[in-house]
Amino acid sequence: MSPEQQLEILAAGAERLVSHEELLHKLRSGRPLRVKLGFDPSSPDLHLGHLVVLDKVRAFQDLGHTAVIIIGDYTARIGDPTGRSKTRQPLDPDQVSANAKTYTDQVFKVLLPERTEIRRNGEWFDAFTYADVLRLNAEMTVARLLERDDFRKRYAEGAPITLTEFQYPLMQGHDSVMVRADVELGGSDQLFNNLVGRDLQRAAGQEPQAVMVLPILPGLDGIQKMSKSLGNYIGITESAAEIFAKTMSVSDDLMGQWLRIILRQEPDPSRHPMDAKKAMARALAARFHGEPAASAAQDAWERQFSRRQAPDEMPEFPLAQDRKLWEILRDSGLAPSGAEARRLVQQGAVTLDGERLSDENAIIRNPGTLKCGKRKFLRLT
RNA sequence: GGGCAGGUGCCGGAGCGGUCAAUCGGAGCAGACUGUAAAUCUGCCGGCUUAACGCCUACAGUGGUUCGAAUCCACUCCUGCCCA
Repeated sequence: MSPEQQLEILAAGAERLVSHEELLHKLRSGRPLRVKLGFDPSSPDLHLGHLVVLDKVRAFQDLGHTAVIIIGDYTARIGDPTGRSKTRQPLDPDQVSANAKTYTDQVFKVLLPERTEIRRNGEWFDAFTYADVLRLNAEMTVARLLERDDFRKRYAEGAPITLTEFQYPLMQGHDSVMVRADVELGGSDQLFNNLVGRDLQRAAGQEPQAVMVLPILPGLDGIQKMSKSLGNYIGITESAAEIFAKTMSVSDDLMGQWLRIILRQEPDPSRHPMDAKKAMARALAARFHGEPAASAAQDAWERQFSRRQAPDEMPEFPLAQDRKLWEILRDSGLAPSGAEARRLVQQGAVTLDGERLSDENAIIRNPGTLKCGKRKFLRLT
């Protein structure tokens, strides 16, 4: 395939590419390009948000190029003291390697193993000295770092920014130098960091990498980006039923964005939104579980929500003597605490075989199907 | 190093000696409506239990004043701004 044709395929769906000319130039060399993608092993499970960029890496692979996956294990061990993400704790080496393993297992659901190189940035940062850090820092200025949108905003708001955070762009950029990346991919929030890689490569006498950023996929809430820590995600290892059901609960507006970003389709305004959503949910479920499983997931969903029937499969809970309703809810996990269980009953969320239960202290003696809220079921045995 | 302003529940942000588990907004949960959509309305929204306005834990930390503190005092830690 001609370099021009390759470029057309590769640039499709990209939010930004720096630059078309440079990438074309690299493609014309005829050699397999080294396509870098970094990831943070503090949360290994992949979700639909990762898919956007992974699909693009795969597109490169399909054209014969090599994926270079960087696992930021060094970074993860240090932790991130960012004021606004205090949740990011340093991980111990065992956790990091366990996460990395999970990640690579999942990544090969999308990528071709024979054209993938997996690297840890600890390979080079473990041996870094303070002098090396200083040399790296000399390549960057504070003014440049403050160009980055979130730094600029936080600085203006008087929010804390640690010097450690300022190191991340440099570290990522150094990764590019070490693996001699030809292209770096990422979400659009990575644009700045990836561009730093170009500067560092240039300083190291390498040809700067091309940078391609892809749209960020909004999460289930439709507002924030899909991320595991926000809990607004659909994991690629989730069951077909879960993928289908979660997709169906997404707003119409968000559906349009997902269609464009993940499936690269334009929403069809003539179609009923629910049908369009079912088609999308089915496509996503089929992607990881195959068409038969996706079809079954749709049937189950329609039975449960359109016809409001109980699902075939649900957790079971053995009845013991003198079990009060609220205790069953708490102990089975349908409610996180006793207080919450009582609240749910008082608000009319709980039914047994279709009959609403209003007394949270009722003793339950007979088996049946307990339903709590819209989607939680329990078979009492 | 000096001066000033701050640190409150998932987030934002009130409270400034009792009636504060803490106003309000957002998020979340539940109910109604529905296409498990959106919008809207209603309720809930720390935990435990003999459910009782009972108990425990909570307003950065530690001590103190007080019958009583998120609220006052001291010290410590953390953040921002200004000066050096």
